[in-house]
Amino acid sequence: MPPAVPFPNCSRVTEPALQSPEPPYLRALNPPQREAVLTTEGPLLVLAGAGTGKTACLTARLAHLIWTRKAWPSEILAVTFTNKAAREMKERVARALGQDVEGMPWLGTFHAIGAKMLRRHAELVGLQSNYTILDTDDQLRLLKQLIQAAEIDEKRWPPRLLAGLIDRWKNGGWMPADVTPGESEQYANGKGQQLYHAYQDRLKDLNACDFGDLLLHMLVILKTHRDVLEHYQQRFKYILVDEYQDTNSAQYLWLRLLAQERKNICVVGDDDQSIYSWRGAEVANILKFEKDFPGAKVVRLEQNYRSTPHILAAASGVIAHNGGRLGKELWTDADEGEKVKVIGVWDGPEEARRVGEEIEAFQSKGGSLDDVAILVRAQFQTREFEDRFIQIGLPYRIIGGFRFYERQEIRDALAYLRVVTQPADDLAFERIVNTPKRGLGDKAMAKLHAYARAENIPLSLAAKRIIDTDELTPQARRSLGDLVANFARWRDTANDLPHAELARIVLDESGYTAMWQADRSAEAAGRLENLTELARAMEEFDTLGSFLEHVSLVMDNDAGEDREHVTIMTIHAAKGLEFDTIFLAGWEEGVFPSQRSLDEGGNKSLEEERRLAYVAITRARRLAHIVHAANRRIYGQWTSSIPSRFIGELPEEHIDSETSMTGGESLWRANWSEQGDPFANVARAGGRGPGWRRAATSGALPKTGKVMEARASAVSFGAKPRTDIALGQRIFHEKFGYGSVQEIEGNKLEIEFEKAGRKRVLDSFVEPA
DNA sequence: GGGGAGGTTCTTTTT
DNA sequence: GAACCTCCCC
Repeated sequence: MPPAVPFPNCSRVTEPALQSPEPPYLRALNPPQREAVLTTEGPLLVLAGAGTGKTACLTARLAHLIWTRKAWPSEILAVTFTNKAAREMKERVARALGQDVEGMPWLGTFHAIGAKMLRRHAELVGLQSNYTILDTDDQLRLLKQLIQAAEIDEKRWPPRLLAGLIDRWKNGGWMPADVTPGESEQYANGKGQQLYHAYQDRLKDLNACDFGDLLLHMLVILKTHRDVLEHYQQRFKYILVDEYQDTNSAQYLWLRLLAQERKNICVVGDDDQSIYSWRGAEVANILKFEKDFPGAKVVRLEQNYRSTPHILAAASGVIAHNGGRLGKELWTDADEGEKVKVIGVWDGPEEARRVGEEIEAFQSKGGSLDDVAILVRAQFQTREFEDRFIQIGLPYRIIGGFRFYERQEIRDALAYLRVVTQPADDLAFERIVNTPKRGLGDKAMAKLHAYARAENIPLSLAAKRIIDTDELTPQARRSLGDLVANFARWRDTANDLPHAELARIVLDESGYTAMWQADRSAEAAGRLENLTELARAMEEFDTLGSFLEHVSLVMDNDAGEDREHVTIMTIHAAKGLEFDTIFLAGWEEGVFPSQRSLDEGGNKSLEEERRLAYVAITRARRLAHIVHAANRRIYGQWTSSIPSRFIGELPEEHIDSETSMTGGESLWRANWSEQGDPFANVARAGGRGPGWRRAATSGALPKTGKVMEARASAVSFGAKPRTDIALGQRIFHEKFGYGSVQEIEGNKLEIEFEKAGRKRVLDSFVEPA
């Protein structure tokens, strides 16, 4: 019988302390978990290994704070890494307390919380509280414009690069003025800082923020406005941070400011599961927590409730190769179970075939497909499985790819609504001005832009004025006039109509729906469905503004649970999840660990890849399979590869190896040993950079182990350097005619053509003359 | 202003 | 290999 509800906004408040010495949320906890819950005062670091009941513990802690009346729900700041985690936590706290937790306004992601705070203080950074949150797409288009305006060659200096840098700077908590010359140098010979500055100015004009700004603006406000800082310091009696190893510097600075006063900050995380450094996460944050918050207590959760001993031992064996860990020793009292299966196959298609067979066998023994997941390092690996599973009719679902709000039709629809609510939103206006086609192409837009710039007004206002001039061609003028009139009408009705209704009207009258109805491509029907779904989703929100924020910040495409299916996803996406049976595919050097990661980040990246391996293995409850293929087609080229070094790091006594190659393992091994110097071809094969040589010379590649004798080998026989082409040779190219080879770089040739001049071409396009 | 042909580039991804 | 982008031609 649950005790009386202690929820503060409930009228029948009883004295919880007298009720029961053992509230229900504590009952299922082990001693360290209990300690993590009961240590409410002062800084606390909870090191929670994979599968150690972290969420249960966090939930109990929240429940405890509320139950014992140490804080009202509105006085707790609880930050999670994803919206999904936030949602889950809300539900679980509600369940623990037996009541809805509407009263937890400050439970959410950093970004959602930042956005909420910023709405209140927007004017302090020159924004209005109804600012727009830009997605990556808008952001790139904006940067592109600025790059063009600065007359920078966008081929040499792609907008993506600048976006990445700005993102990094924002993650680090840097305003434009804080960008060091060295950093600024990273883009267009030192123009990085200047462009960052221009970008921020432009955002202000547009009354817009990118994701990074949600954190950065609030950080600036907290730093420069004592009263605001003190307000929040007072308000948040307790601070709770999940996945602390994934926080970036800006978030860290935030927390430090907010926790300064009361110091009741509890962070939970696992340094071994830090896999997001590429997007600004600083493992250092968790490693130095005890220094940052003197007197911090550390609690380790090490009892694993998820996996078998073999699986745990395999994962521990791999992660033990990393240095600088805080150190945890996971243990379990579960039954031994089966060893981890390491399976070698000939190539990618066979990998998919083999995994398919294993899954069918599992299914015929009564297993449910919902309990099976295939985890891959990179998205491209999912294709092979998709092809195969379609062929054999095995239900599957691929997680990842586009989220709902990233789809073209959703962005278009939202752009219409944005222009209705925010006429100054130039990015949205540009997006839809000629979608559907209205005969307003580059020429008309160039004139409109020029006009807007000259008058220093937003595009939609410029449009309204320019149609009274004779700047545009009559056709463009009429077309733009219609659009302007439409928007005026929609704005008029906006306040009188439910916004879902408004959305339907706008999409209809603009011709947008008709555009997809006329489209006979395969996706068109799905897009129309998505639009309907969008309007339906809007009905749940009070204001259009709150809906727009929801969409850009929170919404994900959890297409409702359908029938049983196998899940295919990246390891990153699998973090925090668990499955009875998992298949870890593509454990080959170059794929996993990813070649690019090694080339760019050296040993630091290798360790992150290893943490990824650790995360991958620990997703399994009962059965883990690790698969590696000897050959794989990468970027359309057949590439042969050796098993991942991580396979060599698995403790022998916890794995079963087998290879399905004809002639067995020995033949396979012999096959690769014959290659002689395995790196002889590597440099010329293209795409195999310094990482390979580093790996070979540093001895980082595995030398021992059953299948390890294969030795390093990365012969790319699809693009093997052509033996029939040499420097200085005369060749023929279909399009450019005759020429002579000046340089050979992998499969690219630099050729001095007799008629066409000097050009770089792919060797597959030329033949000896 | 739109369609077609070449050339280029391929991680991880939440907010 | 394939998606994406740009450029060029109609």
